[in-house]
Amino acid sequence: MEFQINFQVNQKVYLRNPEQSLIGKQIVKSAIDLIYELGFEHFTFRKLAIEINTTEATVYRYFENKHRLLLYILNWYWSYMEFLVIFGLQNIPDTKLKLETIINLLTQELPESYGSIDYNKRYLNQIVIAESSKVYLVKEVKEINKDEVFKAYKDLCSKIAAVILEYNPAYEYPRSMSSTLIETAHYQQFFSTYLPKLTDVGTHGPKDFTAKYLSDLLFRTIG
Amino acid sequence: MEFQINFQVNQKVYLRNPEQSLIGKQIVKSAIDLIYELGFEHFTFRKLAIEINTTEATVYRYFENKHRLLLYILNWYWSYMEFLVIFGLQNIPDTKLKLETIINLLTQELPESYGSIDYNKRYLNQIVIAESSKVYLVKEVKEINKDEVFKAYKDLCSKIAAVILEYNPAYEYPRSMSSTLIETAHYQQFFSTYLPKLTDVGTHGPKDFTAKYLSDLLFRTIG
DNA sequence: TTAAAATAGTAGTAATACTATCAAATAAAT
DNA sequence: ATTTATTTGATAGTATTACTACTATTTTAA
Repeated sequence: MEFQINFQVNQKVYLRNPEQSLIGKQIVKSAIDLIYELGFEHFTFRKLAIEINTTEATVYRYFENKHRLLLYILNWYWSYMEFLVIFGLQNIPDTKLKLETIINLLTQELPESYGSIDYNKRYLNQIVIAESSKVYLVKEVKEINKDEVFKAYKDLCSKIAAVILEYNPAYEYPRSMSSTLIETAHYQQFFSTYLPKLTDVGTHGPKDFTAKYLSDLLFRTIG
Repeated sequence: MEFQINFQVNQKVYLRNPEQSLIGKQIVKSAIDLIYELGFEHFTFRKLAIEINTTEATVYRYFENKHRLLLYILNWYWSYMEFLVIFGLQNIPDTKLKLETIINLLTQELPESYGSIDYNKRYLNQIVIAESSKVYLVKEVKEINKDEVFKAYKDLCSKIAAVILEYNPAYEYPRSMSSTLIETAHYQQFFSTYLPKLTDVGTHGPKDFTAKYLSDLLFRTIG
């Protein structure tokens, strides 16, 4: 059985649904390649348009600006991650094993196994690590949050929080712990690569460092 | 006794030391006001120049670009925070109390008490929360790290890690825990204000929420 | 089959992120 | 006190970015 996964991204994120045309799909796919390659600050709609042999105006018809395009990519990722979590926890009876599975999903590269995906998974992963906080760390956060563009992130956070509560119903900070796991997964991976002195990767070695650290942190905290 | 605190910021961060002239001091002071007001993305050297009645060229003589100026502000903050930590732990014999003091310093607004400071502390605090990750989450991180511009952050991290080890010499992730405390202090404060569903501020109330969460997290983890 | 709509391409504008030049003001050195 | 060096100010200019307006073409729907 072969299948393609698609996620419904909140309509407010885009002007025109990129899933519904070839050029729309090319925009998202090439945006992931270019943001990875250049970094979000140096990424522009002009460079993207040149890359896919179209014009800036066409890109602007799909996304209001590059911030919304990044938001689209991350919405897609958050939805995909929630799917991977739900899928990955199927038939796991042990709650501890569930949480370990979640940590692995958050810290490892996106798996090949479930459903074919058009985007470069390694690049998408690096974008999530290095660029995701830029979608909410903006002056306009209050305004754009009204469009519910962070719902996918909140849903993922809730899903993980529910498993934490399942493991320890008395734990008082399941949501904060959940967002901490997600965010810490990102920057401990980033730090261990680029600013290793901010981590203990030196004494533990790079192999699954972030997963080990988070696992230790989580289970010591929730018991 | 009145005293002014000044920190030696790494020379590579600036082209001309802003501490050594009136206009340099105005640049940094007004930059803090403007970055707070506009957000880093909308902050420009032109707007800053207009604000302090000078020209763009003059600002560029002090800082290569706005990223370096933000780096300068954060270097100053990291040094100040390390000073506050060292100062604040003076004569505290109990290691647990030391760590609680550190968490309070990381999560509360900068205190008025020690030394007069020319910068708006509330603004500086908000900049640290919302903008600090933008100095390292850039494509050029490897290059700029060679200039040791993150040394102040690493020093602060080491200092806190040392106290963690003092509390529990067997704990295996003191540096990662230290950077997690610093970073989590930022975005749990940010989330609890703008995206509260990613936290448990709803059930615990806003009063010292982040400090309580971090304290619980830290002491459950390190014992 | 004709009108409406969606799509693509061309060409602009205003702002940003700088750089270069040169004169005036200020400070430092002799 | 006078020369010299440094800093600042004023002006202008360039390349790029972020975005808009307009026109032409294709597709869809009445």
